[in-house]
Amino acid sequence: MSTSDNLKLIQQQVEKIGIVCDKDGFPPLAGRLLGFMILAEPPHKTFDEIVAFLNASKSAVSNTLKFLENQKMIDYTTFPGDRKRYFRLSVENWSNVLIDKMVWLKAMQEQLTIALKIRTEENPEFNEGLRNIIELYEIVIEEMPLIIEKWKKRIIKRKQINIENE
Amino acid sequence: MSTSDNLKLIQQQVEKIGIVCDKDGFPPLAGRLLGFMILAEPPHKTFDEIVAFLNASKSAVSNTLKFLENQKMIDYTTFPGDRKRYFRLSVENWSNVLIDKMVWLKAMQEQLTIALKIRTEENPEFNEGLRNIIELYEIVIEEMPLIIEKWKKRIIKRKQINIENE
DNA sequence: TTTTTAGTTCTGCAAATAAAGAACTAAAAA
DNA sequence: TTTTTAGTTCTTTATTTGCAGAACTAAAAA
Repeated sequence: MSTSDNLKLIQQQVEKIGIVCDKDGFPPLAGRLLGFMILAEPPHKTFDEIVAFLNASKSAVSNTLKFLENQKMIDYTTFPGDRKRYFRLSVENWSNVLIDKMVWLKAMQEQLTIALKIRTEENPEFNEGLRNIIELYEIVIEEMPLIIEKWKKRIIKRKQINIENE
Repeated sequence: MSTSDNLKLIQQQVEKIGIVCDKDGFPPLAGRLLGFMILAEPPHKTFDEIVAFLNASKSAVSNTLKFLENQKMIDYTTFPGDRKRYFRLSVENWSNVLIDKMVWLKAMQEQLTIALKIRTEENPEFNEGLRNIIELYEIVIEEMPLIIEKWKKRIIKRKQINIENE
């Protein structure tokens, strides 16, 4: 496969990732920028490289980078004697993305709990249903950290196997 | 507590739920309409009642109802000899809301998997990190139905206890 | 048959969002 | 000290979204 064929493939995949992100309500450039970072080879890219690939303005890229940093999806490193930032996918801390969603879920759960307290006792079946919804949120909030722990343990295990096989 | 005090409390709580929903990217009216359905007493409300409470136009309410139906957050029942729709929170099927989010997660996981295949072998550590992210998504997609099952069992158990105590 | 009801869809406007390009800033290089 | 670099912030413009009100539709009631 030629280099230009591969570039086309990368561009297509960036667009596809962009579309999936759009469906989750990401701002338009954010999904494509995220896609670029997922496909980036090598994984860290400078501001200018991102601007060039996306064919977007510096301001749009600057704002979108900030957005993705807030989402904890990307971060950057710097090197001594080099003023450039090297952005990359927060590949080592991706679980933070999920944890942030749990923060929202917790906020929602709290407001639902207050709502339930405000309700009268006149519709006990509905109240019971609402209580169940709150409990579903609670279970998810409780279980997600366990799932993440499970995942982290698997990673460590696999890492050790990789080291042994070297 | 007087009826008007309670109305004020309800209105305040509807706004709070609206704000939490806004933060998740809901359209402006959607969060408040959802909030109203959460606090609605009795739980089913007609189109006109919703319009009156929200102080919004019929068109805005119509579109927002459709949006929340798509999200599987509300539904409606009708009664013979009554043309009105009685909307209410989909209190019995709330887990569908989470299941729909898993559909998105699955789509994302698939695109990440394709992305990983496109990548070269030149950055094995990053590839490993990306593989781990994909696995995290897989675990969540796998575990969420189990969490929902666990929750449903708890509900059934509690229901039986309630029946016994009657 | 005409009128009322219960919404939906269309039209136009207002507000919010997104992007480009210019102006700016702070650090490093010349 | 001036210039370049690496971005950020501000300004303007274009696009999108959200909403109100009017026009419309389909069923039921009169």
